[in-house]
Amino acid sequence: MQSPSAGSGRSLREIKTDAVAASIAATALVLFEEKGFDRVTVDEIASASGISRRSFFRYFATKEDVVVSGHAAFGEKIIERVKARPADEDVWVSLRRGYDVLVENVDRNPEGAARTMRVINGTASLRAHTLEKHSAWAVGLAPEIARRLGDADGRRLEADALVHASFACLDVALAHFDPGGDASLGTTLDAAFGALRPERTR
Amino acid sequence: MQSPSAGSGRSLREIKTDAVAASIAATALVLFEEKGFDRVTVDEIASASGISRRSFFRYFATKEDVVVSGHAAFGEKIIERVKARPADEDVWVSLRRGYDVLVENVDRNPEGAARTMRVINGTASLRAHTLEKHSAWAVGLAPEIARRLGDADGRRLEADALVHASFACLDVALAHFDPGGDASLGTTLDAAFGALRPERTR
DNA sequence: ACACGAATGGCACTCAGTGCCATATTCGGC
DNA sequence: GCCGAATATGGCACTGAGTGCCATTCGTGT
Repeated sequence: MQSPSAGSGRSLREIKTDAVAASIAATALVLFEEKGFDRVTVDEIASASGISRRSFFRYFATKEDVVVSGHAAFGEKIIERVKARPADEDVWVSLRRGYDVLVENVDRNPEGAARTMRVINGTASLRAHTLEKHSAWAVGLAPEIARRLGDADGRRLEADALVHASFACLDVALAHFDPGGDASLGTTLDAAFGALRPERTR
Repeated sequence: MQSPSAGSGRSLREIKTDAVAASIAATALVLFEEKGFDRVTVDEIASASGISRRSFFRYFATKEDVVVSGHAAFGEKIIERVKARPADEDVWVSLRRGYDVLVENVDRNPEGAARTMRVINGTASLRAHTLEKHSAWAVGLAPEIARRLGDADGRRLEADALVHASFACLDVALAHFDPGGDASLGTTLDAAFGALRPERTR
């Protein structure tokens, strides 16, 4: 078979694999919400998903990845968004706009996002994992911000501070955000960024 | 025996226990630097320390705690320092001064701090653990900052953003800090805080 | 029908962490 | 100095995450 239907870049196998992974993740998330992340064993998830324990670890490298792996791609997307902002824009604004990727995603599927956030916020190791991932994204994002600041040597630390602080705002906004309430995540994020607005970011 | 020598609050047993724990930690840290954190098993640490595996877990709840537990008390100390600052001081300055506890500790024992930082920065799970701990400290510190901002409801998110951002500055400063170099951690921290200085923090 | 590669399942293994119990060590009072 | 009680230690067996290896099965193209 070649090009199933006007070939999207992915083969049939990949599509099926992704679908299975999504199904496992959905099953697991329900269990995590019921019993708590670390009172659910991989064996339970596997049998509830109709696969073997060994196969589970072929879809997800770790139990944490079931919850977190869906967010892996966002790092790159945020960087792309920031790079696409006008070169003379205030970097604090550019950073804020980068996170619109996440805001859109949450707005698109509020219940799912809320469920995931509940599980993450209720589990120390998942919170830690998330923070570390954000920190890693920050490292990737910092060079772009340094470039916009002029890239003088003294600006590297400044760029790092701005980027990490912006992720701190994101984490605060995610913690304050009430998925059932009337305020969008975007509004909460605006408030966090506004609270911190640095004196000179150009 | 009562009051060994003008009794400090701790019994002989406690003193010995702390000494043993410190000895285990020192031994373990050397191994971690040689082979990398996750290529050292608890069995190795235990036998290198002359204790049983089971006893190791009586001194440290987890393998990570060998590296991290020494920092546990700093959260409270930072909060104390901030509370001791003048009530009308700019909160951004108060936060910066709170971290002097850590600066003093690093300055007091630069080689040990450097060794610990190398191990932490070289291990993802330890980085994650550290960030989560900082985040937990931030939660404890936020009410004090909110109080200083006036404690109006709208200020809670502002306080959270400021506190988390200040920890972001700390993490950035720790990452940039060169223990062998001429700049003190305090100077690096000043630079990070200066880079971010928010517009209005009173 | 057949062959080939990928997906799956089963098994045994390492390692972190825990509960339980038996033993040794230390501390208190006498 | 002696003894009972608390405490520290070690050994053992267990759970659960994660991995390597191998046999089997499934999907696909010829």
